[in-house]
Amino acid sequence: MELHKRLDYGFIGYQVPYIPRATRSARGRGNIRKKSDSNEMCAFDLLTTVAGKLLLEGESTSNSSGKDQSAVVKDTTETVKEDADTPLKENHCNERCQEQGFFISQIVSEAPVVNHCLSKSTDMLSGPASVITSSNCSDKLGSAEQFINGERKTENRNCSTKVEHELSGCGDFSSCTLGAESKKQLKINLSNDATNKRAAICSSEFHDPWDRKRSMLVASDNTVKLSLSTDLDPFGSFPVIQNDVQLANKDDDEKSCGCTQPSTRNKAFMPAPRVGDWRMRKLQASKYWEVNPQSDDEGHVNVDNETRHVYQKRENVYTSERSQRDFPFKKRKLYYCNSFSNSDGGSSDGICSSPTKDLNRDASGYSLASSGARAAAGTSIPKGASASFRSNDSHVKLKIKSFRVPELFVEIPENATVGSLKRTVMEAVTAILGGGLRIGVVFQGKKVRDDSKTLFQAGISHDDKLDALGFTLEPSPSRASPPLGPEGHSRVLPCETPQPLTRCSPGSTIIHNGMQQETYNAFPDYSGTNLSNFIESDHDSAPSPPDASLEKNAADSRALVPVAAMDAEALAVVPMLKPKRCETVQRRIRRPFSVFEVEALVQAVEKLGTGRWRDVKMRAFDNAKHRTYVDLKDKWKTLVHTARISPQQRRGEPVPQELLDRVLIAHAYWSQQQARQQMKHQSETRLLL
DNA sequence: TTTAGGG
DNA sequence: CCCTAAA
Repeated sequence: MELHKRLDYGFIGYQVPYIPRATRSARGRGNIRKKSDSNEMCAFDLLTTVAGKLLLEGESTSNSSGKDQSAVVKDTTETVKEDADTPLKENHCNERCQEQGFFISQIVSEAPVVNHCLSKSTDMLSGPASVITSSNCSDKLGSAEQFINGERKTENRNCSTKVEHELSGCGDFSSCTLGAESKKQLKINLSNDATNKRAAICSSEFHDPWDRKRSMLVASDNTVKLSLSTDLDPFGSFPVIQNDVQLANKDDDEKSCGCTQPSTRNKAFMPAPRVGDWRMRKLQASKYWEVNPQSDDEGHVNVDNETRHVYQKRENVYTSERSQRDFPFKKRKLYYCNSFSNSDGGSSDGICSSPTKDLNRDASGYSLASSGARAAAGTSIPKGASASFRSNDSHVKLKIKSFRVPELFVEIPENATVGSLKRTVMEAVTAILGGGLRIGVVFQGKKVRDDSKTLFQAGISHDDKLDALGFTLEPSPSRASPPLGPEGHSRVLPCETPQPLTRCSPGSTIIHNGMQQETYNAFPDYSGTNLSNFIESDHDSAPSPPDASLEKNAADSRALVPVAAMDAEALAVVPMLKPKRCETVQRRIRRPFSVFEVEALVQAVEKLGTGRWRDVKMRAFDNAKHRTYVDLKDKWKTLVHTARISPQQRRGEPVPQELLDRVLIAHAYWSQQQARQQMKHQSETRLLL
């Protein structure tokens, strides 16, 4: 499989160009705004609204499918323009590729006040960057201005020009002030400095901190930056969804997944409460080849399939699951993946099965956010603040700065031409976008699927919570399940997939089943032992209400059927050594121990020692069904480790030093005891001999 | 099933 | 958290 080197591009996502469509009539300015009372507004309405805005984009994109998108690749030294024949008039935007990363982006601030954006040229635009500009923008500037509404013609022209200038010259980009009425701003970032890779996208005061500290060839951002700003309000009046993908130092896997912890600003914007796990993903990856997922909820799965298909049609170009270790940012990948497949860590699916219930399923570890979510979402009674807010203005003001787009992986021969690369990428993008899109709503890190739920019910009505609101672009269900014919399979198989074709269907909907069930039942009744109290705290973070689970379980059990079938099928094709049931494959949701739990654990271990995990479990976690003795043992292990490392190296919810000290003490003590026991035994046996 | 450890 | 060898 190494006939020739391949460049592995990871498209975790794209910045999808988007220009808010000004509402045709005098209704507004491309604002997502619902006239009706927000409290009455259903999530579905919201979706519709957003989707409507996106439609434009989707159309243009699909129209362009098959054609080569022109692109300007700014390599470190040169600018290449080629094949531009697809005027996407409405799409006037600019796409960039940063460090071999591709993201089509366009930031449009559609707020009334914006005139001071791009002036941070110095550190942003300091070097040649890899920029990909689609025809929509660079080559067809002339027509670009036609986008959307005639009214903007002029303004946009200006902007486009500017853009062009920028793209080619990579010069300073001061600002681009757009027309009076819509006051759009098209902001471009050419971030080039290898070390300072960030897309300087600042809409108004917002700097976009995309940290692109990744190696080349990595297109990392999968967020579509766009603003559907909605109102006359000055920017400051409503939360800015900043795409703080702060994947920097933290172990995404552990705690944050970028979105999970993207700066306090908007934890949930990129939802995906880290549920993903690369391992699981790995499994799934292989599954994708075999199973044709019908899951319409997990867009990326399908996308994967589809994309691969696309590539397989091309001689040398094809996509494949890149090997994990080849990628420096697997974590991120996971993370993004999450939003689609796992996204909610089991929280997404079925969350909303009960319309009236709190959809607040919290993938633990999201604790902070979750508490907020609890407050805002679902059944909980809104705080006074929010209430008053609503009374003043019952409309929900949203500013959508970006959409999440399913990630793509592309593998392409090293000697492939840039042009083919472009085409490849284009195809991939087109495959997704062209197929029609669906909008997903993510709130507080969780997918909101119940379309009938009102924003109020979902907790989306409070200003303060809006920063936790995100939208995702998902392949439409119809397109999502591409006809993966038999040939498709055969074509796919040889590619690799050394892993046993697995046991589960990619559809996380299904996969989540077992896990969720566990989750739901995790906290049956609390009789109120002292320790139970601790754990009860966890109950809070336990995602969803029991009754919701009932309904959901029923649905899931149905969903499981096909899985088994597919599973069998897969096995038939590639016999596995150890066929496993689907349920066993699902990795459990990660549920970080709370301090309370740690306390309980420490206390129990102090008493019982380190070799009696079952007892510890029964003693301290009897009511926490999701904590197995193995979990406790593992937690102890990590606690010991944590206690030994410097505080700076610790991650996650900080454990009080006092507890850590106790951990060390207890650990030392019991280790000693253990050693003594062994000595005893040894001496005894020796004596016997 | 539990433990103990590596992954 | 997962996976497993051992007990």
